[in-house]
Amino acid sequence: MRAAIRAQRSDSRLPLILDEAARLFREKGYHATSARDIAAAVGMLPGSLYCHFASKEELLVAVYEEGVRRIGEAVKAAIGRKSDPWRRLEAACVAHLDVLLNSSDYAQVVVRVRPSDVPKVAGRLIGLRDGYERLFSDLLAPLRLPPGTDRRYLRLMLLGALNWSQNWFRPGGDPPGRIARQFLDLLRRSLERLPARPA
Amino acid sequence: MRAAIRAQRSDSRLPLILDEAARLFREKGYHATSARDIAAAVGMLPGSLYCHFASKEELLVAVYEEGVRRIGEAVKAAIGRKSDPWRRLEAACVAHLDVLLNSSDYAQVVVRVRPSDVPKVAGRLIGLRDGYERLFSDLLAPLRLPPGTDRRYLRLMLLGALNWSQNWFRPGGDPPGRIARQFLDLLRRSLERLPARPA
Amino acid sequence: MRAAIRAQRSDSRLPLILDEAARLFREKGYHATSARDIAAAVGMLPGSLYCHFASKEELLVAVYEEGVRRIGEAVKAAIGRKSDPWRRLEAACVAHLDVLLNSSDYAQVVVRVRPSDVPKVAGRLIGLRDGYERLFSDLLAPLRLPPGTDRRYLRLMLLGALNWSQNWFRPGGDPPGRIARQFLDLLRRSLERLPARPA
Amino acid sequence: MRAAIRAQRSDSRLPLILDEAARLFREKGYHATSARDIAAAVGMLPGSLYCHFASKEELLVAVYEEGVRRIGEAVKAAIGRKSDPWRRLEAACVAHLDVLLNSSDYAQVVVRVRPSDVPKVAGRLIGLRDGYERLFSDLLAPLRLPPGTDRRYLRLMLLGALNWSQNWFRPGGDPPGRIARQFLDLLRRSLERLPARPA
DNA sequence: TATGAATGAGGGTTCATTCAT
DNA sequence: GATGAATGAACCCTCATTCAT
Repeated sequence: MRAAIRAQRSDSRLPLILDEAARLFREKGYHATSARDIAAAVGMLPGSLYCHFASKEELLVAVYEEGVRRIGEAVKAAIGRKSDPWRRLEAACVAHLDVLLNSSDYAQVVVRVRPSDVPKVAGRLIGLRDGYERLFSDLLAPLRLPPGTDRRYLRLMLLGALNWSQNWFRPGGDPPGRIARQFLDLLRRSLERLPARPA
Repeated sequence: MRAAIRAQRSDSRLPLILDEAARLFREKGYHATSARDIAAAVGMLPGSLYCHFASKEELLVAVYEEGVRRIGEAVKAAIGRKSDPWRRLEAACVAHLDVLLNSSDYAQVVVRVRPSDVPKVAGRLIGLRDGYERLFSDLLAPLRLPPGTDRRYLRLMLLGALNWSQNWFRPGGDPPGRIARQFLDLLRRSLERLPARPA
Repeated sequence: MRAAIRAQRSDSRLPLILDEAARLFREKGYHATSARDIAAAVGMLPGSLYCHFASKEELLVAVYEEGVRRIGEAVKAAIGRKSDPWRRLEAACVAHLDVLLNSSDYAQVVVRVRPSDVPKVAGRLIGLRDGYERLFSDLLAPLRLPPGTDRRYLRLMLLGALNWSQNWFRPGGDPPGRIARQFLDLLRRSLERLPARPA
Repeated sequence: MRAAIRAQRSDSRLPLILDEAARLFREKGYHATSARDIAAAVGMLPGSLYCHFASKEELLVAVYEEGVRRIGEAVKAAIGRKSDPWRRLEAACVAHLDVLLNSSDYAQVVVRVRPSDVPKVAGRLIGLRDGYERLFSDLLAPLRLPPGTDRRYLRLMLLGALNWSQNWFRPGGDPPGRIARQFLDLLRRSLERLPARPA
């Protein structure tokens, strides 16, 4: 009994705050989400948020960090022990898009909230994003590509197209995994000289 | 639009309002730009804005409209009388990206401001974007592509990568035209079976 | 009729805001007076104050300025065309203390609110005070004093004693004029070698 | 007070709390110092302060008490076994000003914080001040003064000038002892009929 | 004693907008 | 068209304080 009570107490509500903040930031954006909204969603008073975060911006940073972490984990898990470079990249893209469109509010915040919209912490947000993108650089490195192919643009194109899909994706259409594969195929066919997959 | 035309004839300050609003929305985003900011930039009082616009949202819509118009015009002008489908597409991508990264605050607003951040007019903003994207559908239609190629994903990938470049582009690196061509080439080589261009 | 309406409009409520701010700052001090208090006293909403003042600190500065101005005017008016240096000083002390204890909320704020309690504008407040005190320097200059008398300490002692009286003065006891004369006499007798006045 | 004594015996952090509170109240004033500030300075959490004090006001009262005690002790120590009334008064003024400007945060709080800024305990603060000032009354009583001299105004003038010096004193100029003597001399010369001291 | 999380009220300030002039 | 003052709501955040642990 006492343990249960203590659990209620000591089981901090910080994760809950993060969850709700992530959800709201994803739904409405950073500026359109007020500290009151978040507090209300958690069931506390607005001022109580500041037991856990020094400012709304810091709360965003925390969500961002968690978002980047989750995308990274999802991608790493998807790659698993695969060894073929193209297979690894495909698995990464599928996982990236799945987590981005489907399964994680945190991840969506990373793509939805522009660092430059929150100047005070823009630098940190960009740093977090960059950290993640290095993972993709690593995935592209072992690909055998036609001479003259710029891997940097390949990465920017792929990630750009994937991330931008947040702007047009609607559940009910093609699932994220299929979208990711379609994008990758458009590049791969040319770069690998494969015939088009059957739709 | 009609108002803007009339304004240019008279000495109205409406175009100035639009210019400054576009600049500020691009720099700081919609929510981080206040009506005060815009009014101050124009040199009027906040209330005076409402002689020209019914609301801040309507002002955004007007900027958006002008942005879409400008991108469209730039692209159409770039296509000119070219007839080769790939050349037309390349010219379009170059013009699109140039206007997006370089030359027009209006155009940048179209990509920077998410419709879903401004729910009251989100539908209209999306409509405006879609209108423009149809132009790209038209450009893709005449391309001869390998069988099984989904033109829709081709468009989404290309425009997504181009638009997302706003997130990482920094003046001083490759110019927009080169970026656009790089992206297009990554797709074209596969789809056209061309050898890689020399970097 | 129209004039009356316009009067109500254009007769700005700014002086009223200053009056109420002065009253409240004097009664409760700067920090214990909220912007809401002032707005309520004036009969407007808290935000409306910011049509007239950029911040609560600026409002304090404005009150301070007016306070210094009023003390100065009262003192100058009291000096009038008197020519005897001691008479001039006495008139100044009496006027200073009268305005300070009796007749002006503005003046009381100048003595009540410590510049160092409001760091952002402390320098300006101190500057305003200093400006006024120069007037006393001018009054002391023409006094014939025993050799070796430091006029600066004379000024500091006199003004210090006068200003501090705000801490113990209670209406109903000796009136400010009498207090001022008592203080001055304590100094004057020594410096002028006059016999003590009869109480 | 009793708490403070007990604290010194044990290893309580109460004296530390008082020290830091005194320092902060002196530096920033009562209202501009938050319970958080004090707790942070001591290295505890805000809530922990309430193990030692029932409220912020009570903490102020405790600091005030200690301040009055310290001024009193300093003055009494300075008087020592002197017997000449003017010498005793001079020693008292010097000690009073030294402790007030130089050596004790506690003492400075007594002069810096206006009782009327803290209505709930204003009466007690005033009582504490008054208690101390009685000590000065006692010092003035044995002075031989010209007939008609009002000792009450003499005390108010002297203490007023001394206390107000907190408003203009800056370390680096004349030391407190010299200031005190200057003030006293301005009165004494007249009342004792002495020639001016050489500066 | 001290903690850490929470409270509830209120802080100063900004917001988009209105409207008589 | 533009002004200037005002609105009413909402903003983020801080306050002193509480209390189970």
